[in-house]
Amino acid sequence: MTYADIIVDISHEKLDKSFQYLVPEKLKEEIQVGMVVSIPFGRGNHVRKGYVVGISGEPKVKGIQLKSVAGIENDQETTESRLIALAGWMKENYGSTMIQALKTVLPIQKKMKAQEKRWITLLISREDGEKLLEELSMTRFKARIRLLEALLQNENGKIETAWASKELGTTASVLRYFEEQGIASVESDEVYRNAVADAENIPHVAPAVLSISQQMAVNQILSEWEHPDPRPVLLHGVTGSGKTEVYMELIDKVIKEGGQAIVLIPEIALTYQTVRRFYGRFGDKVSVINSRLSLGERYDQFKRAKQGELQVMVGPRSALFTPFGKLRLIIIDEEHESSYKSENSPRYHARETAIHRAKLEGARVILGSATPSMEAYYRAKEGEYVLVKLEARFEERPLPRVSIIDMREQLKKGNRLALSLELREDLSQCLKKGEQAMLFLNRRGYAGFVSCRSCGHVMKCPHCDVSLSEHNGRKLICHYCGYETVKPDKCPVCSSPYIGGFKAGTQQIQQVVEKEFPEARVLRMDYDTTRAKGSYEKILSAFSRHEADILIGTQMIVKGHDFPDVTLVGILAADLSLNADDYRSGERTFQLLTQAVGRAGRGRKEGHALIQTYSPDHYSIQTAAKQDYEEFYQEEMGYRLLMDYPPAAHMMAVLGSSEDEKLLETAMHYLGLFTGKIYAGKDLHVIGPAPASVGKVKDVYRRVLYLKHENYDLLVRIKDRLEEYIEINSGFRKVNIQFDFS
DNA sequence: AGCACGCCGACT
DNA sequence: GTCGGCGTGCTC
Repeated sequence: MTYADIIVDISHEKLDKSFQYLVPEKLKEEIQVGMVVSIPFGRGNHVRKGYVVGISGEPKVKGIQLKSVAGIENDQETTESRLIALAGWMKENYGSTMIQALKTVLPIQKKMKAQEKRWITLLISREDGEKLLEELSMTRFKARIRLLEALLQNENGKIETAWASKELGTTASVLRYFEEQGIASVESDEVYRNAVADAENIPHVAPAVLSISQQMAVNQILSEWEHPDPRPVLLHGVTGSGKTEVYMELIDKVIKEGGQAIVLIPEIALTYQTVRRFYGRFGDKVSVINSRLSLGERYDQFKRAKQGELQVMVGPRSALFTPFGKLRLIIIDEEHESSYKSENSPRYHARETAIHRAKLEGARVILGSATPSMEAYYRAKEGEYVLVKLEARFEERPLPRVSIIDMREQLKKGNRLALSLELREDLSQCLKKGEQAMLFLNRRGYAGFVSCRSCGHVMKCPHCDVSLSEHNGRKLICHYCGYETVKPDKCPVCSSPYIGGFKAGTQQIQQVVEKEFPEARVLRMDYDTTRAKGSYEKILSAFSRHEADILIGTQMIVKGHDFPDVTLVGILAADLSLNADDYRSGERTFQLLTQAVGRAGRGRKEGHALIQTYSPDHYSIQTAAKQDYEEFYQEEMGYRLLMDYPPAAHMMAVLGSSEDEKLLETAMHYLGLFTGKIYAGKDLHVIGPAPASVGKVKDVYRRVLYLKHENYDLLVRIKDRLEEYIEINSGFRKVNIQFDFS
């Protein structure tokens, strides 16, 4: 007998498991994983759509009369079915439900038309409207009168079409009349616009002549592609080395072969510029998806892709699931960016998932970065990926001069401000010359570490070698293993009383700068000032037009835009990211500092960067100042090997959350115990459970258990066992458990 | 999501 | 005594 595991529909989360059906004799040969089938379901045996996620010869449930598959909805192996197979892989490897995996992979199309709101907007002035209403009131056109009255009564002169047709009986002919006469317009939601913004104004750009190093990189990649099973390529190119040109050359090749390409970019921040470049080169073969598109638009882009209208899709993480039929290339730009890791279940990483999708569909993968992630560089060194270097900087511009400022000295000099004396001096020079400066405050991952302002000592966990985080001002806690200690009132190394939390915000910096340089024009860019739509672009373009002299901001300012007049970059608190309570803090710091330093001197004038820190000897800071990736990698890898952190080993986080703190605590405790029962080998490190970095969000408590082992598959097997354990134990009913692999 | 079962209030 | 409210739980 043949049995099929089937997921019923995917729009309802509650049907969050697969159901087994009998496969009738006549469908036995035909049925495959990934197919869409029709099945009778529920008491009424309503026929519904289902996705085949597995086929087996054994019934998995006893004592239940199985129903039979009614028929196959689409029979050929389609783009959709390959994506469903990818979802199956994601479910297995990242630990999520099949529904969640399918939902991330397949565009949901349900009732798209109904969800799209359309608005009727009054175009004429209110007086003209009143006049027209008077004229109309003499006529027999009652529906037009009702609509016009409603529009005039509404203070914005704007009503929804759905409401109008229901309440006023407005018909299409009435709307047509209003549009023809120019009385009102009918438009979809304000978010609705062309996927490629401003497309008609993007001029066509002929392919640039590649530099020698670019051409060499292209050749190296093409020679790897000669192999029957090409490996992923890691393109390591310094900022400004022209990686995009290399991408475009390769995409061009792929398009000419009749293939399709996906280009992943980190976040919306860069989308506009990048899309313009791709659109300029390849025209309307290119489309984009991003979070600003409406659901309907997003679906439209995917539909166009599926129909073969598009050749290139540019977008963030989710663009990876573009339903291309002849996918031949996936490019992941700025591969090291954390936005490639999903925060929701399945917590997949775009890099690994892209490589798997490429394997399923016969495509190649290119990972590009100026500061590759430890994982990618490690795999390249191991020969799993091909390492291609792109050395030369565009027009041979020199790297900026970098100084490291030891902030411990500032205290001795009597300076307690967040700006060092050196930085203030350089700022005033810079302003005098009429050049621009950027001040960068790195708050990423900041969770409140405690350090000594006199000697720079940072309180760290003795077991995990990550920074301890301050809790309620009294105790220090490790977010990996749960180690706790009392917050000291003097430095354990130098006995200085100046030990405490690190306090610095963009607003305070702005106040200091404005007080110090009253004549300078200052712009601030952080979460607060960019909340409004479009403000992000507005601030950056104002700064690039030199409408301000100093730009103060968080990590947002180190990306995107080129500012040719910027000659000074000040990194105010390199330590904020360096001492984050995370084993990746050194890597993040190196990446951010390298990027920030690279902002200085992008134009003709020489650039200068200042890094303020309490840990001037730390390798992340030293190597970033030298812009020496290789040296950084060696140092960081030493730490990862010593502590068994990825990529030296694999790590699985078991994330638990619940509104009931006590229940969560016991549940996580038992998970830890059970893990020991599943695998007793000494080589498995079980750490915690400890309160999560963000211990409590909206009254939901969070705890984490970490497992470290060299073998990834072993962790996946442990995950499967834990899932079973959670499923049978009623104690977990009010506890949410997620898995996170790294 | 559907659909049935089920346990309380106002009706012929 | 019955009709029907929608709360809860199951669907291979």
